Amino acid sequence: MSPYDPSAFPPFAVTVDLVVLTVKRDALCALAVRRGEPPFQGRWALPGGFVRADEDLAAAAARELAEETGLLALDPSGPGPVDGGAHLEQLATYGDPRRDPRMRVVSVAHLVLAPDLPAPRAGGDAHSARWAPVDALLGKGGFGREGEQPAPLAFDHDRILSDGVERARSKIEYSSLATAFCPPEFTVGELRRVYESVWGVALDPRNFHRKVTGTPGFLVPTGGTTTRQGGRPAQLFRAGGATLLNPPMLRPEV
Amino acid sequence: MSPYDPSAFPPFAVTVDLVVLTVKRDALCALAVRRGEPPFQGRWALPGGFVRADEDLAAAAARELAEETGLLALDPSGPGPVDGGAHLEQLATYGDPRRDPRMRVVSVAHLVLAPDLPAPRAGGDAHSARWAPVDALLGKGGFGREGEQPAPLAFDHDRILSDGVERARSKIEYSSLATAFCPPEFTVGELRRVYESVWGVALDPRNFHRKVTGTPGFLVPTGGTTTRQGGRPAQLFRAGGATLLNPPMLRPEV
DNA sequence: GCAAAAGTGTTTTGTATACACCCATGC
DNA sequence: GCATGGGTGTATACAAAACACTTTTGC
Repeated sequence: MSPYDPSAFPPFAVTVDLVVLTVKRDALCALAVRRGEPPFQGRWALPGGFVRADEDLAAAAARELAEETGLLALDPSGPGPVDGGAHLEQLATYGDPRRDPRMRVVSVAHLVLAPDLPAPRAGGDAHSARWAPVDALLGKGGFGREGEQPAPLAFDHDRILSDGVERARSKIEYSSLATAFCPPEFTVGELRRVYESVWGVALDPRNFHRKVTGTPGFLVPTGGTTTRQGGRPAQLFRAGGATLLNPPMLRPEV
Repeated sequence: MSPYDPSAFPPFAVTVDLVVLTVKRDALCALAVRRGEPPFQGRWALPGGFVRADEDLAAAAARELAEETGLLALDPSGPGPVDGGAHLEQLATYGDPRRDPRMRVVSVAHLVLAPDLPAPRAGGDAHSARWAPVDALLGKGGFGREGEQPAPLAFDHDRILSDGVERARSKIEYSSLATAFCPPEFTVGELRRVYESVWGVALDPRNFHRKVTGTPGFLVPTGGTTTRQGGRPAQLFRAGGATLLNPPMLRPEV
């Protein structure tokens, strides 16, 4: 069997799907789009699309992200979150032969962490898009009327979303990735509320403050202060160059 | 553009590549096969092959593993390493448009951790296969005569191997995966030498012993003892049900 | 003044480290 | 006996948890 013979291997369609996470009103939210055509017409799904013939996987993910949200993604091989760009990384690949009833599709899922700024923008083939709390999308939290369960996401997107959320939850433990959920300048309290929202726990503000300000290279003060959260003015910080958090932030038992 | 139209999306070849790691003679080794045909003819590469038309990605990886080594892989959605089976998990997906000069190939790399038992067996299209220390394969350690660098692996396999090694090194910190490198029954000292070989560091035998035997569910004593390492007889253990190690094993600074 | 959030100090507790020391075997 | 690895005990250092307390704003 020569690999040059195109009949020697089966052709696949390759797509990218995006788990785009942000923190809105103290809840971890994901971007969902409503499907306008079969299969799963009318159901919510993760944004995504076909990889082009001469396009890298990460480039395809960044293109889809821009089409859906207008967000610019950073070079994923780069040093991490930077002002104005969302963090993008590859998550995992899903290739069950029956995950798409139409044909054999292998989807390379990517994870995006973005600050709260953007409003979803219907672009490309996304008829409508919205931010929804991940607990609601996954049928774990309150959703509309009591006891009511939302319809599962299209395809295997429940699984993909769940994997992406788990990745984000564990990765902020030992990296500075939580800053990707914050605006370019933020306070220690705002960063703490990110951790609390993503993990769904309460953290001690005093110990948290000591921890993040005491880790060299994690936060760099900008000199400014703000009172946008009320109370005493808080110092503003920018994300430092350190990407690894050692020792890690400990996630309390649930 | 309807997804039903096969001309609407570009066709890809999808392969699986395997990073198969084991510990031999106190060195972390990977399975390499010599390529018998162009491109990169005569160069070492990671084992792998095309995913079949109706085959799941993990099933393709397990099939390639069996073809190359005779090893049985466990269901990767299962609870982890079990007697007689190697650990298999998805690593990452590599899809640069120019990674294969012949055509557009997306490769879903998988990571396999296996005990030292098996001898490589040339099967399938692998003309010859061997275990080689990863440092030598990646041109980082001693390799033959002094100053001599090995040829890079074929395609982007240096990068894939490097990612797989990094994944294994970090994952044994917070999981019980290191037991996948051990035979079904092993001593604490043997497990310690696995950590030392994978990380390339020396660990305090006394503290290591306390750590692993004091973590509930990590190791379960079989009742037997052995003197195969010399010295005082050591208790034999089997891997316990616990897959997560909390608090984690700390990797000393290099 | 009062509420709210920021920030500092202190005490306690758990865990890692370093290392002294004993145990049980092969030769 | 002696070398070799297995296993236990203990003092020290360090970091997290818990919480009292002060600071600086808006209203």
